[in-house]
Amino acid sequence: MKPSNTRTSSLTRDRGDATRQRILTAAATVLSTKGYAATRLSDIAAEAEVRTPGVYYYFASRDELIAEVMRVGQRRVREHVESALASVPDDAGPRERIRVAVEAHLRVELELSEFATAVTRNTSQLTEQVRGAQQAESDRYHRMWRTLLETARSEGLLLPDLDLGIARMLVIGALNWTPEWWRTSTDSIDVLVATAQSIVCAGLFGIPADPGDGGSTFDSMLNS
Amino acid sequence: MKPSNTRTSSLTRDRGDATRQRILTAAATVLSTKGYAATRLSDIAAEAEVRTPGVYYYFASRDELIAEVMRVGQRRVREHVESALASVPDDAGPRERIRVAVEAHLRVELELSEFATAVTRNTSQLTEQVRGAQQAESDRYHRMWRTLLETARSEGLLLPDLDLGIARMLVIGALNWTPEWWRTSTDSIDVLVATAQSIVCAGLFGIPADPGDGGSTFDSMLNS
DNA sequence: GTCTATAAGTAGATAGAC
DNA sequence: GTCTATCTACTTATAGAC
Repeated sequence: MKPSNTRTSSLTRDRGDATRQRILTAAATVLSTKGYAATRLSDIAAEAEVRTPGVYYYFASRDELIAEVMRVGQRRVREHVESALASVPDDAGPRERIRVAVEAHLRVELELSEFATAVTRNTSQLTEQVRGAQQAESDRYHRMWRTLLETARSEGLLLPDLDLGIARMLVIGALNWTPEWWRTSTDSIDVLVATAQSIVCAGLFGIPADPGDGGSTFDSMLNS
Repeated sequence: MKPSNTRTSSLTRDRGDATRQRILTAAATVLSTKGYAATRLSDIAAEAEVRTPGVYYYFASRDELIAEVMRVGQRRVREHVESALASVPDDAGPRERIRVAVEAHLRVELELSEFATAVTRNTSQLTEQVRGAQQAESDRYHRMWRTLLETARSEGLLLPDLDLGIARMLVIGALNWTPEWWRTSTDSIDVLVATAQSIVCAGLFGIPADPGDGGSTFDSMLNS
């Protein structure tokens, strides 16, 4: 029962130190605020209160560090949305589930995780190699959304002419773009969540909100 | 009537040469494909078939060159969308105008202009100074969309609980995210345009498409 | 106007002390 | 484990020939 290949095996990775975590979080912070192009290893080190070479004790290279931020960030988004969906009552329909997914995505992106923001804002700037590390997680997240939409379609709820793949990317795109303009300090995220839910539901289902759904004020919206 | 301050005045800028244009276009190409972080001046020069120092005859610095790409790109987006809107019949409603704006934005972004893509994909990565150059144009574009939405609201067409500012950013965000995933060579952009129009119109108005509008096949979408 | 040659500066990465 | 000191490579930018 030796813990042979579980830990302390690979060169300079997977030591569960607090310092390692601090560096990783610092990297997420710098990436999410300054962007990949302007992110210096020295910035990360300063943010983590370590000298620059200290990073190399935990990560083999700058790209390795950033790749791990991407993996963690993408995983957190998925886990948070999945977790939110898991707590939806079984009898809730696809519409409610999509509403929950929209909210969860926005909150993890803008409130909960600098890792998530780091992923969204920088994925397109990465080298092929670094992006590859994140691909598996990203695929998994998109599969989850695909299932959400396919379920809605199979129940005949979706607007009939929607291409599901394109619809999925447009919706996720609208959510992913929010870090580019949303300033958490200024405005209440609740209004953003409600507006996004309303537009997405109306856009996909033709009906803005679930009847009897909390917080909405739709009585007559067909009087246009 | 001397043309004193019109041209040939500033140091190394505004010479209407073909080479200058080639460098500018090359910069847009490299920026839109590789991203700001990976864009080297040498890449731009190679793409423009000039040696690296040749760039400095036309642009004072790397940032000056990139700033001009951003200005041009942002202007092209606005001009293309404005031009498309200008050819909409006067009796068309806000719904049709927004459909046209969605299509124009997508086409200039994905089909017509590498400058547009360069702007969308890299704005967030720029330094404060470079971004500033593009700000005026960007503001103008957003004012145009704001007017579109306000007109729709004043005519009572929009879904009642929408925050117009947030709605505008979500819609533009969905469009701006398309360069991150759309591969022009693979798929037909017509399907993307139709899907985006459908979702945006349904999302904002509660009704997927204008009655009697070209290309759509909506007969009954309230049978959910 | 565009080139060759090169300077100047910066950032990633390593060596080795403690 | 984390530091100081340093190396190397790369990129922007300039000088000056043609």
